[in-house]
Amino acid sequence: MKISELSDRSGLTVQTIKFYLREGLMPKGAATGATRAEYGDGHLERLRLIRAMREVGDLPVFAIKRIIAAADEPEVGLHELLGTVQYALGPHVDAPADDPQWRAARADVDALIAELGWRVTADAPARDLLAQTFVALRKLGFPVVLTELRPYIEAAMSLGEHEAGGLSTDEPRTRAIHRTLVTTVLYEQVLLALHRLAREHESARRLG
Amino acid sequence: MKISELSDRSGLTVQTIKFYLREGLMPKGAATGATRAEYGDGHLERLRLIRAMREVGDLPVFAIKRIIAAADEPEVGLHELLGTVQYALGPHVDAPADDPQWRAARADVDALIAELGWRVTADAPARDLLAQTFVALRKLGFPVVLTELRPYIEAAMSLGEHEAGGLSTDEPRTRAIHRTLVTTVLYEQVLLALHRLAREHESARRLG
DNA sequence: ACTATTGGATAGTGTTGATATCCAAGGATG
DNA sequence: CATCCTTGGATATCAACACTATCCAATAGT
Repeated sequence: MKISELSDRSGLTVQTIKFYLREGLMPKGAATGATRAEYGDGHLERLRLIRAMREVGDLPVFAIKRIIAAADEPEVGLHELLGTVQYALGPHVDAPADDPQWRAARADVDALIAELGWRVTADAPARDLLAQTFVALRKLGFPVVLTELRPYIEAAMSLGEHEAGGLSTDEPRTRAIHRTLVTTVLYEQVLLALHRLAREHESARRLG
Repeated sequence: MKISELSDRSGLTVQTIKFYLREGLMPKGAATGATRAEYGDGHLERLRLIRAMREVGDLPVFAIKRIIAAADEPEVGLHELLGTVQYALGPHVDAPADDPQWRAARADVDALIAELGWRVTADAPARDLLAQTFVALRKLGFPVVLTELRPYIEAAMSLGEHEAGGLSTDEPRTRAIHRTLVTTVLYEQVLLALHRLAREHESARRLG
């Protein structure tokens, strides 16, 4: 199909598609002349994926590029892909290595993960994300205690198990890759939304 | 204290504090002369809150301003405050009212909330957030089925109950307000981080 | 032949969240 | 009391990000 058709079907402007091509988020169309190129269904699918990650997942273009590069790599396994995606999700918090509060929080996070017996790489950004919240919570006078954390841990474990279960089927590789990306990026938003809705509901029930 | 001291103690530059003052995130210090003003502990506390919402919650300055304005209002109740915070959290997705896919997804969301018996205002942004993910999931060929949603709903309900329980104590109003903000903004990140960690763990356990 | 579209390149826009600079006035210090 | 430092206040500038606009020459379609 022509780029204008790709634009119509994807809901993105031609300019934006050109921009994504320039940024290397997609391969160029097959040139059929100096001023013509042919795009296929793969391009459309790719644009849908990019759009979902941008608009729903709110990922920066650069992160999407890295994710797509990993997903296109034929040798990469699903677990490795998940790592790449989570790393791209960030946040890449600039950890002040000299701040004692930060070091303490980070140590607490590492200890917690060890205690739970979780197999998580040492440089997983989620460790920093959690440590960052611990620091902020403490600075605001809300010390982080395990009993307060427990419900979150249990919810996380339960969801983690459920999501990992969805991967064990033997679907085609492309599909499995898409499922990994979708689960990681989109279902995170689903959880976010449902959590907020449930919170409003409970608040209304008790205070409204 | 002087603004330079406030800067030292908050970890923000004088420039940034001035910027926040300009933006109306904080009242000005009490002027003790044409070129001097005195800041109190309230200012420091306020800056810590702003910093947590900006750096951990990744909220835009404008959203923080609205949240703080609501929190400063003496008449506003905790449930009302929660609504304001959630509204400020967004995302303010520009819903294309004419898109049939969108309408269908939004109807599904409304039906789900009704079926669950949740008391959630009709204009809660989380409804749109959820609908948005439904649209994206469907476009990518991952239809949203209730069985897939169930674990997320249960996790959300369980956390919602837990969090609402923390509000029923009779602490001082300022503290309760802070607790509402902190729970909403910071524990959301805690859940996010733990979810990612659990996901990586389960993935490692089965595929690693 | 003529109009519209394309690929490719380059430049510009709008938003956000700071930073930088400047100035005059007012303390603080020796 | 002279000199330097800091402050408030205003204005300007910057950097990142994700587009968006414009231009051009070469076609493709009619």
